[in-house]
Amino acid sequence: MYTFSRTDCAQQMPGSEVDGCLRDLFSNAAIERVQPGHGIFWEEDSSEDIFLVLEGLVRLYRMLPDGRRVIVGFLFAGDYMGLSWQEERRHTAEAVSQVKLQRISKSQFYDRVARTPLQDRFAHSQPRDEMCAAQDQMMLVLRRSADERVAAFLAFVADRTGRTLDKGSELRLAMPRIDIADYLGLTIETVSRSISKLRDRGVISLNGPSRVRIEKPHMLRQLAEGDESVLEYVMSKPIPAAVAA
Amino acid sequence: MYTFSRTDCAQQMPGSEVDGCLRDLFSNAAIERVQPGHGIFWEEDSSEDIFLVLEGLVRLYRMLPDGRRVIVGFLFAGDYMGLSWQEERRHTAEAVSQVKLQRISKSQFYDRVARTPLQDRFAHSQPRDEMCAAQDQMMLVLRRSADERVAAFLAFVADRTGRTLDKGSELRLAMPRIDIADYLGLTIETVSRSISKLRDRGVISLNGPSRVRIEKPHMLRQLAEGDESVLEYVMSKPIPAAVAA
DNA sequence: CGCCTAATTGAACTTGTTCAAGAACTGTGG
DNA sequence: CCACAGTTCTTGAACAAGTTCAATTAGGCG
Repeated sequence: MYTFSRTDCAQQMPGSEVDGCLRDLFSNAAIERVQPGHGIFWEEDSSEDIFLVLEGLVRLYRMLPDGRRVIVGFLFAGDYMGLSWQEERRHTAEAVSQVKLQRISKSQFYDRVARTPLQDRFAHSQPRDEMCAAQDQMMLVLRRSADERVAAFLAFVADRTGRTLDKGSELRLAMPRIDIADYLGLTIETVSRSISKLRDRGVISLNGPSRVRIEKPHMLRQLAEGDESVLEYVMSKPIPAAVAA
Repeated sequence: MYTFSRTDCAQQMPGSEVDGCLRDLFSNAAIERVQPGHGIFWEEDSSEDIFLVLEGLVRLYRMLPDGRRVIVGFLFAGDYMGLSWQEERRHTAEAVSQVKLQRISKSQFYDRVARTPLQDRFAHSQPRDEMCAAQDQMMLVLRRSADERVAAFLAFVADRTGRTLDKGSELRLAMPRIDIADYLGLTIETVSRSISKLRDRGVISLNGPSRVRIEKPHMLRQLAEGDESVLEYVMSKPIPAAVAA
C-alpha cells in the first residue's frame, strides 16, 4: 500500500529507541495548547522552532497564488515538525482539533541531539523518510481515481492513529471534509460521494460523518492499493440489487 | 514559479563551490555510456552507487502495481543521483537520450566527502532541497490544469537546460511526449493538445515536435505560475479571429 | 524515397467539478 | 432534555476537463 506524506514531520514508532531519545529532548519544554483553527506558524515565518505534537491533529498547508490551498500533510499525536526546514517555513501549520504541543528552538535541538547516541542515524534517516513519503503521496495523487484516493486516505488514517485494518475497527476522521479534499486534490463533494459509495457498497459504515467503521477490510485495502478489478467490481454502477434488497 | 522535482537527484549551480567539490569526487571514475532506453538501475536494486550525469537525459520512474508508470524526475547533465537513497532503490533510472555518466560507490563517496570542507552543508542541505522540490511538484500536479502543467514543464526544461525564458529562446524537449505525460499525470494526447494550443495562441512556435521556441515569454511564465486570468484569456475558446486571419 | 514510429487531431465518453438545494450534525441556550 | 441556529455534509443535475479510441499526419532514419 502506498502511504501518505509525512511531509516535514516524522512519526517515530512509539516506544522505540529513537522516539524515546527525541522525547527526552522536549522533557523540560512547556506544554502549549492551541485551539482548533488557530495557527502554530506561518509560511515565510522566520522562526526556527521544532515541535512535538502531544495531542490532537495539525494540518500543514501552502497557498497557491490564486488562493487555492494544498494540504501537504497532517500531524498526529507523536509527530514532530520542523526537523528538515530551511531558514524559512515552507508551509502554514494550524490546529485542526484542540492541540497540545511542546517546542524547542532549533539550536537547542542540535545542541542536545549531538549528545545523544542517535546523531548519525537521526540526521540521515529522517530526511529520507520524508522524501519517500512525499513521493508516495505524489504517486498516489497523480494517477488514482477519487475512490482510490479516499480509500487510501482511510487506510492512512487507520495507520497513523494506531488502528489495524480489521473488520470492526473504528476510525475517527478528526479533519473536516474540506481538509481531506485539499489533501487529496479533490472537492468536498467528490470526497463525500466517494465515502457514501464506500458505505453503500458495505465497505465501511458511518456513525456520523467523522466516525468510520471498517466492514470489509480486504476490499478497502485493495482499493487503497489501486486494484482496478476490485474498484470496478465494488465501486462502479448502481448498488447491486441483492445488496439493495 | 513552482519548480519541478529534482527527486533523488541534485543540480548544483555549475561552477559553484559545492559543484566543484562534488565533481572532484568523481575525478578518477570511468566514464560510462548508456544507450537510449537502456536502464541504469532498477527499483529494488540493492546497489549503492552514486552517479553524476555528464551528458544526456535520464528519467526516474516507478511502476504502480497495475502497470501504470509515474515519472518522478528527470536528470540533466550536471545532476547527481543516489545521494539520499535508502538501502533499496526507490525507482528505476533509464537513459532517454544517449547518456554519459560516472559512478562511485556510496562508501567511497562518504569517505571522500568527509574530507571536504562541505561535509555539513552537504549532508544537511541536500535532502532539504529535494524535499522542497518534491513538494513543489506535488503542488503543481495536484491543482493545476493540463495547460498550466505543460506551460510549467516548458519553463522547467528551460531552467534546467540553462535557457532563459526570453523571446526567441530555443528549447529541446529531449524526452518523448509519453514521458512528459507520465511526469505531469496526463495522457500523451492531452500533452499534445496543450502544446498545440500554446502554438496556436502564439505563445511558442515549434520546429518539429521536440524543438520549441519561446515567442511570448511573459505569457508562458504567467501560465506556468497558474495565473488564471491569463489562462482563460490566452488558452480558452477558439483562436481569436484577428490571429487566425 | 519509403517505412515505421511518434505526434497530432477528432469525436464520443468518463470522471470530477460546479452550482444549487436539502439533510444531518454540533453546540448552545432555554 | 429538547429546540434552535449555524455549520458541515450529502445529494442532485448540468457542465467542463481530460481520457479513450480511432484515424490521420508528420518526422526521423534507413
